[in-house]
Amino acid sequence: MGASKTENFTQKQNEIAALMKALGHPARVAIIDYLLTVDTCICGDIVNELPLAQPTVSQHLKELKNAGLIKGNVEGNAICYCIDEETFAKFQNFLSEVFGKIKIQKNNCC
Amino acid sequence: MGASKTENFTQKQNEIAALMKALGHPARVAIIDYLLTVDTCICGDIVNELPLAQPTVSQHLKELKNAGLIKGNVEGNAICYCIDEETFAKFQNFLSEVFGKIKIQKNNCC
DNA sequence: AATCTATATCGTAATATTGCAATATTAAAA
DNA sequence: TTTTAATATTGCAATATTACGATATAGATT
Repeated sequence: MGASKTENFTQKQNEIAALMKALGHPARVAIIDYLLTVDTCICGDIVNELPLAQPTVSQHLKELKNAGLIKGNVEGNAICYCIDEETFAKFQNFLSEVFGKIKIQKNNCC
Repeated sequence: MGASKTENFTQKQNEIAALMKALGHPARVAIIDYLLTVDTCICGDIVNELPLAQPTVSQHLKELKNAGLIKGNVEGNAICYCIDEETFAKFQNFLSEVFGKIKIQKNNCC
């Protein structure tokens, strides 16, 4: 079909999947990368940092925003993009649960 | 187009994106969840745990396997699926780098 | 007001993903 | 050796994603 059957999974599973999916494209990883390396918000500079056309970058930014991973506030005629630390914290919690379980499992496996 | 322009991003960005993408579907999150809760390998039991038809589950398992997140060894007429701890460790390293940077950035932002 | 700059939206083509029925495969069990 | 059980593969339909040119929008600058 092409559409995920989200209704049959837990909310948590869907939330994790949505965050992972949002980061499941190198351009979006690169955007997060860049926001982290500059160590502050970016106002009007992201398009030049990526090997993609402006509408494509805009689309990727929109997806990151929808997933809650970044925030964008209008700043004059540019837009200031930031990491949304709250969502990342949530993501990190999900992940530490998962990675925690892996350690416990160690050597219990074939 | 529909195809990602992977050649224009770093290997690391592509690797992270591939791992994220593999976990970017609730069914695949559920599979990993299940492998973790049973706390050992699963031999012939995964299909019944998911609200999806057998070929669909098989396909999702294949994707997790391609991403290196799980391993499958033939065990009689069933197949034993396990978490691939090595890949998860790599993934965890990538992520701790990212999350580490976020902490440093804190309060540097608009 | 006209222009520039940054970003978003629309429309659309190419490709990928999701899901499943039907069928194949493979090894154990009868 | 026929049957059963578990899993994979094929083929296909529905939908989603990716990318970008063209165009729109909105605020700053001249």
